[in-house]
Amino acid sequence: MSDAETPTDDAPRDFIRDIVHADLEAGSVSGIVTRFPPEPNGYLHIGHAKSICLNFGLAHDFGGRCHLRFDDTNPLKEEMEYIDSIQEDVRWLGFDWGEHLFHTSDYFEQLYQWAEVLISDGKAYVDDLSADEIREYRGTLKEPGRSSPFRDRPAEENLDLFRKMRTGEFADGEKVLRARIDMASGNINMRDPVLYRILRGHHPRTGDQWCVYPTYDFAHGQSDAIESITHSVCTLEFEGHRPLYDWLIENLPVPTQPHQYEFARLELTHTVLSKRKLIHLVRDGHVAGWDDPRLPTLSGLRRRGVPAAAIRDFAARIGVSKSNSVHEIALLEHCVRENLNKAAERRMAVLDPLKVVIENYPDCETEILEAVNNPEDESAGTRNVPFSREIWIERSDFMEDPPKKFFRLGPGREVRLRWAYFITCTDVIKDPSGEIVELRCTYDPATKGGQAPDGRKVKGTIHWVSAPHALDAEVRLYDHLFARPDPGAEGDWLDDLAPHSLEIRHGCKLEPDLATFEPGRTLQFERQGYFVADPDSTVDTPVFNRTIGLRDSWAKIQKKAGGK
RNA sequence: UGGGGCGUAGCCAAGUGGUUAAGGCACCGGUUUUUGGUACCGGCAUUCGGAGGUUCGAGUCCUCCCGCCCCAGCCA
Repeated sequence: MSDAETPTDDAPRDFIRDIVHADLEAGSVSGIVTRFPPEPNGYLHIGHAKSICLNFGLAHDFGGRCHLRFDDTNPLKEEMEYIDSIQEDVRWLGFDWGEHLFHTSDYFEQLYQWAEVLISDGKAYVDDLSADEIREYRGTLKEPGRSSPFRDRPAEENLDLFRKMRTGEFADGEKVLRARIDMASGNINMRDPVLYRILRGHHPRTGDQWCVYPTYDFAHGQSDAIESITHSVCTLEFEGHRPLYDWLIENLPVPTQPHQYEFARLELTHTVLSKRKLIHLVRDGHVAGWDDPRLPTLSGLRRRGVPAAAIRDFAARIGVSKSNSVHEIALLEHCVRENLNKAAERRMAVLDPLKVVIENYPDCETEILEAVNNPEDESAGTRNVPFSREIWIERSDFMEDPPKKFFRLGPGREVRLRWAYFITCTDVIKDPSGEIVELRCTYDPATKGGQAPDGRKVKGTIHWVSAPHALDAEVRLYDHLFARPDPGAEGDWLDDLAPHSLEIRHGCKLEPDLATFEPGRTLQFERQGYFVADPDSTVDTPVFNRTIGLRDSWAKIQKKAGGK
């Protein structure tokens, strides 16, 4: 057994890996080959990421390979745009298919030939029944189906008809090719499933070369066999198709014998993962596009600032099983915070500015203070932060009549300005309407850097930005797309869209060096959360997206106090 | 009431008949802290959907029952 096959303590363990391990040990396969087979009819989302991590992870863990295969058997739904975005997303997630990029459409000729084999063997026939009639004849869940009057057509006639289907002698939907299996099967998928249909759509890769297209059932397993896939891993809803998958592999002269295994697809709270619903959100303008940072699409998560490594970690933690389960989005958020805590440099940003004038600080003077970039990573170094007489602080960091548990600024109270000085509030200035417009404070020159030589302690540390040096920015505060964990559980799912999933703040005050942050770079705004520079940024106004807020135990305390 | 699956804590999830039912998230306490962040420590299932049975011994085996999910596209 090679190292790659030896499970280690931190290697993920699940029933699929157990099967692979057993297969390798028993010698039923000599190496493993998996595949990720998306249909290019939409953008990839975090549910696909689970499958990608599983398939590529399996290949990696057991020293095999994983193919990227576009399952492009339906020209009516598939587009080049999706083929491109899918490759970009898989790469971004951190996986590499090397030379192994395939398309089911690469196999159309072979698949067609195998269909003829089935016909010659009397195991498939051309049916003239309409779609509606086929449905009627199929029976129901509790009643067996009935045979089509065309079921016993001689092989020669079927072959002739099928060839004519290919050469375009029939209209769309006029005829189909069906497997001849068992119309009385308890498994409806075995009641003579359709193998080929006539479709005159322009295929993104084969153009107008074909007018007959294989169905998923006829294409998938055979494509697996062509590519020597050993473990064809798919989601639970295909479980009932496995007997058909096996039947086709057994009845066709395919080069290898792949096997299908099924696992539960990912479900997440506070969002939707169905392609239909995601398309609806995009097309109806509920979000700004496929890469809207509120969407669970990989492009949306990327723009939101979620690191690929956090998604991989999430996939590893949720495991792989066969029970339908809904994961709390809090676990994903935990993975994001854990990753970013180590990786993101810190900066100060004031999102809801309140002016503070430090009365005993010399006018027109600017000091350069040193701030640590990341206390979790010494190699991130330090930076210079300008300090002056007028600064901005967060409005929520001041209370005129604070409760005793409030550690921030209040009249007569002293706090530490992060990396700067202790200041004490001496006066509160209000406008005629009574709104606080400015604070007057004094600072203690001896506390430079944030330490008092006399050893006196201060309960709170707040962030700030020097007013004359501040950079004005737009900050987009994102929250869960859906207010309830299970959108649509009661009533229309669209009614559960959270009313404030995006709050845009203008005139936020940032440390000056943030002007040059390239889009996609993540950072932490101290005491607030993780943010990422958005591609909408311009030279004049940088734009930052909130990826996720920091844990906020003060908010929890307040909530508890208020809830009494 | 055809066929196929699944039921272990609030949410996931190990467990493959033999000491006190892993682990993570969430939650609740506490320690540390120049982020009310992080880190660290502690707490959190006398019981595995239910009832019987087999066994010296059952979450694991058997029987029955209950609940949930998937399948009646010429979608994948």
